Amino acid sequence: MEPAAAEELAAVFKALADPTRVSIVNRLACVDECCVCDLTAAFALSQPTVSHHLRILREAGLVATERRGTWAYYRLVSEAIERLHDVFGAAPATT
Amino acid sequence: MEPAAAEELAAVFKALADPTRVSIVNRLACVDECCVCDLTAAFALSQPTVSHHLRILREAGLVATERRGTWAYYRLVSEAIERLHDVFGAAPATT
DNA sequence: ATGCTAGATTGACGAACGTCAATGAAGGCT
DNA sequence: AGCCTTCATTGACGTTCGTCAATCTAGCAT
Repeated sequence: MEPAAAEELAAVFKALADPTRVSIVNRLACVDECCVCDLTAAFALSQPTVSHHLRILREAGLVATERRGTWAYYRLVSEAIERLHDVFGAAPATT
Repeated sequence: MEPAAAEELAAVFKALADPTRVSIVNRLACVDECCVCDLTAAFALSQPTVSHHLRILREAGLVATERRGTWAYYRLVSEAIERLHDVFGAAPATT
């Protein structure tokens, strides 16, 4: 496995290495889309903290955002999830 | 998703949130088993650092160790890998 | 017993992380 | 214009992380 591939994978796992972010991803897998205020209400965390977690998930490519009026809607990037599914299911990478 | 489940998952991802540990896991997926000295030689890191990473993977349940004489052999815990495979492939957990 | 090799552990250091209070930016309402 | 709501950003804090040098433990060989 090439070092660059290991770093990319580790970056994605780092984005998932927090209970709040795991919960956000799981919630988005259920509701398909939701805005920041819903998450702020659900997690007993300050709004900046939730925004911070969403930024990390977004920069890892796990989540995408779209502004509609005042609200920002977040949604899972299913390709990224499928890629992770493959990582743990396919034959080990030999490069 | 229950908070405890999110924390357990996050703990596993945290164990994978480092390029060296991703490479170790990938290598173990290829060679099925190897000792610490092989990894120390392969990663240009000090032996204590490699030992530290292996401890983290072991405590996360991703890796198992077995001493045979002087050597300690590490191997993947395939059940843990399969569990991760399911996480990204199954329907979203609603509990 | 002595020495050597393979690993684990400890202690220390700088860097990165999670959190919040405060502030900023932008859209919708009256 | 003025205000309110939603979200992002900044700055600061304590904590955790990755790394190494130094040390310790344990098995093997002579």
